Amino acid sequence: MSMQIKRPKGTQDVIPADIRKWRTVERITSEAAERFGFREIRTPVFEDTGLYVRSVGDTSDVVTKEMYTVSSKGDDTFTLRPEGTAGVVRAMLENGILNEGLPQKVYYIIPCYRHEKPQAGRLREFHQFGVEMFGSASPYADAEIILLARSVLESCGIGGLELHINSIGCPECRAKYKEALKGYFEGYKSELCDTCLERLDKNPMRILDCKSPVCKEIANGAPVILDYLCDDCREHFESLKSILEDCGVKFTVDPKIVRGLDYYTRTVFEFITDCIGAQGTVCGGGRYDGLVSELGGQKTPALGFGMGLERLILTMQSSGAAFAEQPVCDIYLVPAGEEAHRRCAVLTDLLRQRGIAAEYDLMERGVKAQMKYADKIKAKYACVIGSDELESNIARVKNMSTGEETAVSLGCFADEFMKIINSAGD
RNA sequence: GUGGAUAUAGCGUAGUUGGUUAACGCGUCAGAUUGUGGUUCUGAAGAUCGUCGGUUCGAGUCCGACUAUCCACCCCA
Repeated sequence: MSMQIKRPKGTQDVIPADIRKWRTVERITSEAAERFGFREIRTPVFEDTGLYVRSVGDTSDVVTKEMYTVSSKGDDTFTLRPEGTAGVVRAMLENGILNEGLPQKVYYIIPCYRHEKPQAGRLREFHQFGVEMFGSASPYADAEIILLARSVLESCGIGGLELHINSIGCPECRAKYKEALKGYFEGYKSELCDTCLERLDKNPMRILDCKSPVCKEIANGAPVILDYLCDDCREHFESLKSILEDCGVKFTVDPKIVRGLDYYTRTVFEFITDCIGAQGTVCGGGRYDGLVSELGGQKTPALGFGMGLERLILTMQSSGAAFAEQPVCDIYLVPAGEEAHRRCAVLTDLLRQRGIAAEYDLMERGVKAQMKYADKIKAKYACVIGSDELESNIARVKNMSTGEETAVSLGCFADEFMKIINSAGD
């Protein structure tokens, strides 16, 4: 016997027993998005590596150490998508969709791949529900996607998540802020942790959300981005906050949230839960006004969010959310004997052609065992067909929950069975 | 990449200070008078105790290495 091959680290099988959870979140997210006027878009699982380097940022962790990159024939290298935004922006440009009138609003449900060490709520293959909106610079657009995220979370029965928002400004005010920040942290060079020392040059903003107690303490006294925003950025942020308040959205302004994807500008936000472990960000997103032009399009304001479906499901489970039941078998045919078996094959097929979920024995089991099986799969009705029934051309359909039996002619089985279902009210 | 924990049948667990055929629950399968489920009862199948090596007369039980999984750091969804 050879060694069993196991699934790759950080991946999950969605087995039949779990599929309803996925169907539920897929339905809730797509319905909410469509209610908000977003249309679905599907893009390739792999893209030219350069797309991610240019969009996510060549110093970001995602690009520098988490991408699955393969070389194809020739010099091309492709990368399994680590996030959804870049591919969507590329597709919007490549298909000229931004010329069809603005705003353009799209959503997607996709697998993403990052080579990280797995832990609770963090996988190498994970799934995101994401939305992107193009063309609006208005704070109403920021509010709309936050409201969409909230709507999804509420529909999932987990409306109480904490919403943290921040503005990281435009490139102009962020540059000034970074200088101020650098100046501040230079004074604490001897105390910062090693990783933060590295960050000091490349991306000082990342020091703000360092978890090391010392860095945290130092960061508490650091200059705050909100004090460095230019007039436009500040006004944008103030407007967003008042729109959210008008809509009854509770939020916390958290100057420490800094997103790890380089393309963000102005508004950034996260929905956070504390009941699924350390990886509590269920939804994260923001504005990326510079990305479309960075990828070769006309300067177009844009924004969006990603929502981790595995984390969403974990959160729903921890809050005891109910998932819709799986479809059941309408009728299970129980053949007794070879000839009956052949007849059941035909009858089952006829029933199915009428849209009825019908099954019959495939295991060559006895009548009793078949009845047990019918019960196990929660068949609504069962019907034994043997030599007596074949001879009289009449079988008795049994309601499995009431035990009530109804005579049905084998000649027009599907018709008569449908009458039984209809009169039962379901 | 760095730490910590865990590793016994399909799943969940027990296994005492190392001592004969590794236990229990759930699940699966089969029976409880010949063609009718859910409850109950009986029985059966199913584990080279993660892998390799070491200590020992003897190891699921002790030691080491490896592997895998989980959790945390990092990062993010």
